[in-house]
Amino acid sequence: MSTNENQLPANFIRQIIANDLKINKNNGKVATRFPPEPNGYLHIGHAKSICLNFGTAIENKGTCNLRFDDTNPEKESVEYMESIKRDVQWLGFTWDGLYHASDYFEQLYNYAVQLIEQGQAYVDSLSAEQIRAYRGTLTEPGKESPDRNRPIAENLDLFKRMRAGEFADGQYVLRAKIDMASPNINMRDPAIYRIRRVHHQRTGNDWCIYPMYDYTHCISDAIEGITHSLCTLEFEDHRPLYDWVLEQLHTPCHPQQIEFARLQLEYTIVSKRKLNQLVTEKHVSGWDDPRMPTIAGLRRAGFTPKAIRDFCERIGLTKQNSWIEMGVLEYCIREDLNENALRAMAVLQPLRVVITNYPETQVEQLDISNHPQRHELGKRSVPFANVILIEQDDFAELPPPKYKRLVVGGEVRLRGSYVIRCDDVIKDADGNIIELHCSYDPETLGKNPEGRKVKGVIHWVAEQQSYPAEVRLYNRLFTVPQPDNEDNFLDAINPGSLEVLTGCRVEASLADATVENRYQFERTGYFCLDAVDSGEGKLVFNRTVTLRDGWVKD
RNA sequence: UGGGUCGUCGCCAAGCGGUAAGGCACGGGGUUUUGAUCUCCGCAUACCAAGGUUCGAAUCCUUGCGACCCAGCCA
Repeated sequence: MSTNENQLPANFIRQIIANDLKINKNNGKVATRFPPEPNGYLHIGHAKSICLNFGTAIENKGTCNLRFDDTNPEKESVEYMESIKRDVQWLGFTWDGLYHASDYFEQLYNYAVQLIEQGQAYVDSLSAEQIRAYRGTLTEPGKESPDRNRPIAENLDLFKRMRAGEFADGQYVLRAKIDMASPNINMRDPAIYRIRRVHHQRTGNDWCIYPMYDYTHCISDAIEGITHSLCTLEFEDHRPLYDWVLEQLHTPCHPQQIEFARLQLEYTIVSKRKLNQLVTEKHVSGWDDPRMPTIAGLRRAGFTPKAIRDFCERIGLTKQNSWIEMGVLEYCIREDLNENALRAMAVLQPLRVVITNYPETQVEQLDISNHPQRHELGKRSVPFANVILIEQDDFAELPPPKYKRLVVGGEVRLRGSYVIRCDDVIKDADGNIIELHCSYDPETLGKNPEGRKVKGVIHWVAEQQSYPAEVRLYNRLFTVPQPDNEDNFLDAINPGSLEVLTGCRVEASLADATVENRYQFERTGYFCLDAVDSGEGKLVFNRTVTLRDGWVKD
């Protein structure tokens, strides 16, 4: 990874850090953290945060922790934690420390006791509904709870008994005592502990009270010695609370919270709740469905970590809410795959072609380059015989203007092979084309014919020497750029987001395809072997992205 | 006058008082045994608007306008 700072694009966080370094703030240390809640799979929006946090650490020779914000056990699970670790590593990052907010439950509790002792937190018996009513509105100040001035000793006793499990869920809550009239609603005595008898995936039944985000996050950051706590814009209003907690507690360090705009990608969604709904209601096959914007989905679709990292750098980092066009992501994956994917031929919708002047029993092995520019990637052997398969689209009886492919009486180059001419179209009783009769020019292997130009080049496979495969063509999951803005985002699901092609034939070399390799099926797109449904003798390929199509059809 | 944040090309985004970088997209030319790649060229007299300060303003000031976030015992 490049660490040449002069080459990296400027952004406001890089500027803040550069300035901090200049004045030797934090003794020149940079420590970040990526703090997901393990309540779902990571998605492309998390990738932005991951690249930011780990990237910032790498650029500044600092550290970056992975910390699970596991303070709400109701929605969290070990499966999610495992998937998050897997995805972060797959993206190419290594955490310095692996922590959980739950590691700090005891310290958090002690800090809460300190807050109570300082008269800055109290146990409230108001119900959730009452607290809401007392909170006031955006334009009206709130009212103080009758319990707000409960004596410290009583608060201490009650809080201890909350922990001990003497009260029912929801009976009491611990609140920070700040300002019920604050124009910032987050400062109107926010709840910092609630009673919840839920089994926690790590602490089991040790606790029946759980600390809340605003109280937990800042302290966790401080405990880990985080210098720059990077989070998304919706937490801007929480920063005063973040700072308030650390100031009251006199923590040894006070991290700086900096907010940036979250990623919004057109034609998809990154709301965890909605992603979850797509999975639960089976609109997709799972969290790793290749149409999902999850890291797992992108991986299964054939995206590379490098392309995703590149994408995250290209989209920039600001405080402006913005929508990134899908074209940017597609550009990034094409750039990587064009450079690195092995070329191969696969016929997705076959049309039989009999080469009438080619010996019926002959099979020729043609050596074809694995990459048109990078010859060091070697060649593979592709069998050629008298019956081949071409793409149905590559033949037209009534060609559109500027058509460069096969027409009756016309010639076309078979990629890496001979030039053929179409002599006859064979149809069935209903008039459907069932095969073509062509003749080949033996003088055109590896060289152009004399006296005429053959414009078109099409891909092909030998019928007998090819392998059957299933090919899954994925398209955008939604029909509108901002499905989140629809009344019901499910109505915007693209019914054609998955096309399964079962009669495909792939060239012989693809029988050895691996999940790790990426392939360009020439002229059709980039593909990878499906990691889940491929098996012994069964080839299933996923289309990662199409090739750019510069053919301007009239 | 509830608080907070943000307005620079179709989409991102540099710019930090000295006269509008870059990328994606798009349009056009060239090369090409992938209508791919590669390559060359084009693409904001203008920075939400209106005033003001200044020799000079996207950058500073004022006033508007627009967008987003906040009233979980979620994160």
